[in-house]
Parts: sequence; C-alpha cells; structure tokens
Amino acid sequence: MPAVDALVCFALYAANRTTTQAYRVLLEPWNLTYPQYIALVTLWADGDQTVKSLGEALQLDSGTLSPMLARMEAAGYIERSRRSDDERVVSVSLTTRGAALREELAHVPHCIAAGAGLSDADTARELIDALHQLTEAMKDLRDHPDTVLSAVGAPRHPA
Amino acid sequence: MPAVDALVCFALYAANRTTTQAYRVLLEPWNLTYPQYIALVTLWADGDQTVKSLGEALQLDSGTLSPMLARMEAAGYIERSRRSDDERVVSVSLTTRGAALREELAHVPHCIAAGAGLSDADTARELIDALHQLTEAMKDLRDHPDTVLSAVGAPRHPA
DNA sequence: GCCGATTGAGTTGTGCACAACTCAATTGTG
DNA sequence: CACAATTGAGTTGTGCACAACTCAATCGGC
Repeated sequence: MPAVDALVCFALYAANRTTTQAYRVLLEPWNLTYPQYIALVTLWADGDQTVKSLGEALQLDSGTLSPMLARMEAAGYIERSRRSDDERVVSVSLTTRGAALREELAHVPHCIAAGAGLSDADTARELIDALHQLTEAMKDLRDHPDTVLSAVGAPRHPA
Repeated sequence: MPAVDALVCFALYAANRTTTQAYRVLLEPWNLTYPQYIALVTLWADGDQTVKSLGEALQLDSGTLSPMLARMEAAGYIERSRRSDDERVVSVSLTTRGAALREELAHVPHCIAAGAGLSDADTARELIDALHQLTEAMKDLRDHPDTVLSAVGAPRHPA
C-alpha cells in the first residue's frame, strides 16, 4: 500500500478527484465541468445570483468564477448583466437553455447516489457532517496556523 | 444554507480545497505545494520511484507528474535520470536536500492532525475508510457509467 | 533478426484554483 | 460636497489535473 494511503488528506484528495472524474463522464455530453454544474445547481435552487453570492455559496473567488462564468455564458447557459442600481455588481441568471438543463440533468444526482454505495441517507449525512467538521477545522488551521504550530513546537520558517 | 451544501460531492470538494489551503500555509516557507508534498512523502517512505510507480501511488498520470517533477528538480529536492537498462524509464530520487526535508517537515502531519479535530485515530481511520469506499464506487461509475445510467433510466446524450 | 504492438515519459491545450493585482463604482466621514 | 476607504468584478501569472497526442525504447510473435 502506498505510504500516502494512510493519510486522511490523501483519501480526501483521491476521493475528490475520482468523484470529479465520475461527474465528468456524466456531464461530458453537455460540455459541462463539475464546478460549472454546482454553479447551475445553485442557480436552479436559489435563483439569480451575483458573482459575489455565487462565490460565497461555492467558496470560490472572482479569479475562478469570472472566467468560468464567461465560458458558461459563451455556452448559452447563463447571462451576465451589470446591475443598474450598482454598476459594480454583476447579476448572473439562467437562460431558457440553462433552466432547461435542470430537467435534462435530473438523472445526474440519481446516478451519483446510486453509484456512491452510500447505503442510505443517514450514511450520506454522516459523511457530509464529518467533511463539514473537517472543513471548519482546516479553515481554522489555515487562518491561524501559528496557534497550532507553536502547540506542536514547530518553527514558522525553513531551516 | 447554499443548495450545494446538501451534496456529498460538494462537501468533498470544499473539504479538499480547504485542506489544500491549510497545507499551503504550512508548506509555503519551502515553496512546496500539496501534490509536491505527497510526492515527497512517497519518496521518503518507499524510496526511489519511477514516474510510473509514483503515478500509481498518487493516482496521477505523466501529464501531471512530468512538469511537477521538473519543478521539484529545479527546486533541488529531487533528481531524475533515465535508467540505463531501460531508457524509457525515468528514476526519481531524493537529493540530499530533499531527504533533509523529511526532518524539517516532520511537524506538518502533527499540525494537520492537531488541527483536524479528529478526536482519535479510530475516527480518522473511519473517515479514511469511508472515503476509500466512495473512491472505489466512483471509479466504478466513471468506468462503467452505462450500467448505472440505464438503471436510472437516463439517456446517454443531451436532448 | 524483423516488425507491429505496447510501454513510459513528455508535450500541448483547456479548465479550474488561487494569489496578487487593477479599476471603476460606491460608501462613509468630515 | 470632497475624498479617502471600501467593495465587486475582472485580469495576470503559476500550478495542478487531465485528455489527447508524440516519440523513442522495448517486447512479442514469427
């Protein structure tokens, strides 16, 4: 067994990439990527978004979203427009085509759920909770590394 | 709560990125990225690798590894050399500097473990197992999408 | 030994992520 | 009102991922 297989982080890294690959196969006929798909999910469920609100939902910044939304607009799935009452804000909305994808892609979550081997909703919920907990813990470490570093007695710099 | 927060895939996606961000903070003083770090972990634990064996361990192909290993070689952490008995094979080995990092970076797994909030080794083991299981299930879906698609009664193409 | 098939690594092109930056629009304060 | 600070989106540059490709080295069957 490779050494990295004992690490939580690697299990996470590998699971994430493999899941993205499974989505790629399912979404490829629509020329959609996984990040584009979750942007659509947000638009379907919560309606029009701004780049900022979409960024908060997906935890992505404009550096990632701007070019991605441009591609989705070029594909005809969404439209972007400056808000007249605040020209800084760009409103992102579904086109008719983009809204229609909701039906066309209805099988995707079913496929993932059926394929995931998560026996029931409770098991899925438990995994989601564990991952959320880990995410929050890692945010803490990311934002306050010095606390943990000094607790472990490690230097903040290379030798 | 954003719509995507109910999805296992998004919890995975978010947790993975946040974990990578935590590693970024810890590894930044050495100009290492997380993928580079796990490559080093493999070299430290299992010794010299070929590009192929490293790819199997990390589940990455040469398209990802070749440029990454080139950067690590430029940084002085590893060396690459064609094998004389089979010129197709490139052997990847640690430089003295790269081997020394094992000590210098010994605090990293401790930081992650301390920060992760995984109360004990058993909890971590359970999460790793759940993620491995999910990974295998997603590999299956990725490689045989038609089985699941027809079970769900979904078309294989856009409308 | 010859030659088609396979293997291992690298290259090219696309799409995230993300840091660091720019810039215009807006807000807050005096 | 003036104007410094903030906000929201976009741009630039770097580094994964990954598909699709090239190419040389090796292997297998004959």
